Amino acid sequence: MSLPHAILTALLEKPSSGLELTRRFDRSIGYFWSATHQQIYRELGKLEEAGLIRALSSAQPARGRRKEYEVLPAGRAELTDWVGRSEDPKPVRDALLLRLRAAAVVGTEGLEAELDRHLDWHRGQLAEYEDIEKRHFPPERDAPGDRIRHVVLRGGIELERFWIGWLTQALAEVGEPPPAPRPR
Amino acid sequence: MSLPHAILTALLEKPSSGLELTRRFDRSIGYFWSATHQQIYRELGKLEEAGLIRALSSAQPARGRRKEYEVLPAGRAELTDWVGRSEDPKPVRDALLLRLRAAAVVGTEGLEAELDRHLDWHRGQLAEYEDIEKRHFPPERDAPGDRIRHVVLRGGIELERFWIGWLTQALAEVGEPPPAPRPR
DNA sequence: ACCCGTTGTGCAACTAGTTGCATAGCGAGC
DNA sequence: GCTCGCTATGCAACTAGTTGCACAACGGGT
Repeated sequence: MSLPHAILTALLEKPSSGLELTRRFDRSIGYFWSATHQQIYRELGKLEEAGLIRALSSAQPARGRRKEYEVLPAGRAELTDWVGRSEDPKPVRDALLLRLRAAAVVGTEGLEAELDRHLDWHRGQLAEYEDIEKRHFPPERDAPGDRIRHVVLRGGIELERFWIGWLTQALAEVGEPPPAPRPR
Repeated sequence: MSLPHAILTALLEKPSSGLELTRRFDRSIGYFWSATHQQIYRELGKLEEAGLIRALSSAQPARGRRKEYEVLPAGRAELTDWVGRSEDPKPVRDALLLRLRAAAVVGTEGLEAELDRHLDWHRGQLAEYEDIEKRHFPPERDAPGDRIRHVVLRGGIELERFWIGWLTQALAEVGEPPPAPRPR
């Protein structure tokens, strides 16, 4: 149940249309909570119906017509409330760790390429985050809200570093031939 | 599409009934790919129908009767194939990072407790993994398949360490009062 | 003989996310 | 003034995962 809150957050930062939101999800918010345009349009409809946001200006709502939304006080209240709510951590589901576990049973054939691919991807992602950090958070300049945003970004950065480190270890095990059998 | 492969892996390690699988998912495999008993029973049905696994022995299949499954050659082949297949990394969805981002906009009220709770949980998980490591992977004793399994476990361990480190940082930002306004 | 808790399997209905496609409006090029 | 491509919104059908509950078998205990 986080998508509506992701959208409220994005809309508070800047009122937007569905497509704009989609694009912003592809960059910033989507790094931590991705969503397709479909999900976003549907959720915008629900949020509007629930009275948490409203469409701005443009009189005739028509199909191909751009619609901007802004957050209503009720929406802000809901988001504020949600921030303090407690929610159990969702169970982990990581396909790559699972795959490696399967490889422990049926052999690692073909796995190296996949690990390489992921390593590349995470390196790319890390570079992107570090770039954002350089541009948005130069040293010693964080305003109150920015300090929090900076922590979030550091989370992303450290997560990518974790993956890079782990994938490197995993590749060492997978790439390497099995150890010579010990004399018995 | 990883659940069937998780089940195949588990069944290759040891033929089991649905409930047994459920319990094993709660311990080992489920650390990386969790599943409820519902999902498991449904998937077992599909896998059997697809001819990848089969029920052992017990003649009359009846409702409240225990059914053990084992993997057929086709199932092993499918799993072997899957290990080498490439799959795009699934988009990240992390509620906690999102929540902190929302807090940057509407304030961090009530968030500290939640971060504490998560910190506790991750510390517990880390302790559990470290315990497993001690019991299952004593130094210098890894058989071929075990080396891979050990890498997977180390992934879990390092991931928990990442969260613990990050949550500690986040708590420092959230707990601390906002910095005194600089003189202007 | 019967009840009762535990073990084990399963259906049904729901929520969230994905994929593929339809369709309206809008401006530029010819 | 018509067509084409881009922007923008949206429906419908599907897949995966969750939740709540039903019900059969089995092994005591009384």
